[in-house]
Amino acid sequence: MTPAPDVFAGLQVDLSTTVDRVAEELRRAIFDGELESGTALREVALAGSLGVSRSTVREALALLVAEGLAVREPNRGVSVAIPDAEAVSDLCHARLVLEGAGVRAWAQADEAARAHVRERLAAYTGAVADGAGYRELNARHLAFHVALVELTGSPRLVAMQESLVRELRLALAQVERIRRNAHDQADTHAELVALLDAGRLDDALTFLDAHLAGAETAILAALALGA
Amino acid sequence: MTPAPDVFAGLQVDLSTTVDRVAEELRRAIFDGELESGTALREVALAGSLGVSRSTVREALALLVAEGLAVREPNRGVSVAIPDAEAVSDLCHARLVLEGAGVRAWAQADEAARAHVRERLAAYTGAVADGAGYRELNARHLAFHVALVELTGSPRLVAMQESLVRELRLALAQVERIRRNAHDQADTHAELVALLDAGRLDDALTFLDAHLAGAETAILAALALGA
DNA sequence: GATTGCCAGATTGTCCGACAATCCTACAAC
DNA sequence: GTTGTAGGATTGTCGGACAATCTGGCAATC
Repeated sequence: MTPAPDVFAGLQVDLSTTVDRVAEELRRAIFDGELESGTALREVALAGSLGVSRSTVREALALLVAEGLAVREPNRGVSVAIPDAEAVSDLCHARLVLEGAGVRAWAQADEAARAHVRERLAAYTGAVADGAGYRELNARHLAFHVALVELTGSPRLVAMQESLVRELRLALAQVERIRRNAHDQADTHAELVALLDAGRLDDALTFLDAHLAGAETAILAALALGA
Repeated sequence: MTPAPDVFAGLQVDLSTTVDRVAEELRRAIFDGELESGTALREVALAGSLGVSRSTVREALALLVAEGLAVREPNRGVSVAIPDAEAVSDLCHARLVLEGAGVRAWAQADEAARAHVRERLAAYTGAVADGAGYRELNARHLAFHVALVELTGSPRLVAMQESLVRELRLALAQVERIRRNAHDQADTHAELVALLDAGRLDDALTFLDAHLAGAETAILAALALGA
């Protein structure tokens, strides 16, 4: 065995397959609002547009379906998922469970995880201060909430949260296709972290509960407007 | 539009595709221990054995990978996932979060959900009394724990729990391949439900915590023996 | 008029065959 | 002991093919 030199850290090569890149492009198009929810994703058309084979498109579509970003109706094809009120409500409910677990774990959490939460908060507030676009704000905002779940130290819980956030981004894309409200909630999140730093976990939990409930009603209202 | 007669309730037809059936067969083989963890799932070999095309096998394998039952190494193929100690620990940690949320929701839960928990418990204890095989006991046992998460009323949390349970079944299959310990924990679970019925939620939570911690150490010990 | 039967087009589900790129192993060469 | 090379095995991707199914329209029927 080679005596493992650490000199090669930081080196990496793109191992992504064509299927991955197709799936990533579809995700981007969905999140950017280019693909309205409900749009039928025809295999031959996509294969033609993207310059890849139908088999490749099919595998990519299977990925999206597994992620919940698209739904497959047997013998009828795949279409971009339509986030209804019930789905949004469920998403926020599930988020409260996962993020609540992260908040509860604040004290026992790894110091690196706590630092990461603060970093994500700073990145979010910084983006707000810089007047970033609503897409970047969304990304920073949701990244912060993922960092909360990372406090649990559980890869699987984090993966679940990322899945929830993906679906939420789909819903947000539909909302923002109508009206682009660059919601500035940076102060709210700073307050949450302040509560955590002060060790007031119970207050932080109720605060998070209220925050998510507010987000739910806001999204539902926006969705109702669009429908 | 036809005046929608409800006469056709209870009618259903199998819409499953070949890919679904292949995936289901692979799952069965994994859970039944026929496919040891780490086994390479070669596409051509599977296609030949199952009498289907390689494309179909590839799609089925993609499903298993998405479920976490198998892992894909780029350009190297798919193999049955190997549940290491870290994974088992994480699984139990994540389960505590989800099932804990269910227990916390006991009071506000739908009465049907509470009844379902009791049903699953009865099915489990009944299976124990009938001297059922260890596979059926596992299924009943884990079904009970899924019912706990159903108390939250959140389809997404339930889906996550089912995903965790699938991975756990994989780990259990490896353990039981070595020594078939038909663990009778029916009494423990009955006690948990008794605490819930008595409204002692905090006690139920600590009880669940201890139960899952015990399960974790038991599985880890069995895994260590096998390795 | 509402229902049914039928037909053509579009799309999916599945199969087959092919080929380059990559990986693995072994073995030769330095 | 490292490097180079050759061969076989496997994956990743492609293109074409075909039956089964869905969709919509239109004729036939009661």
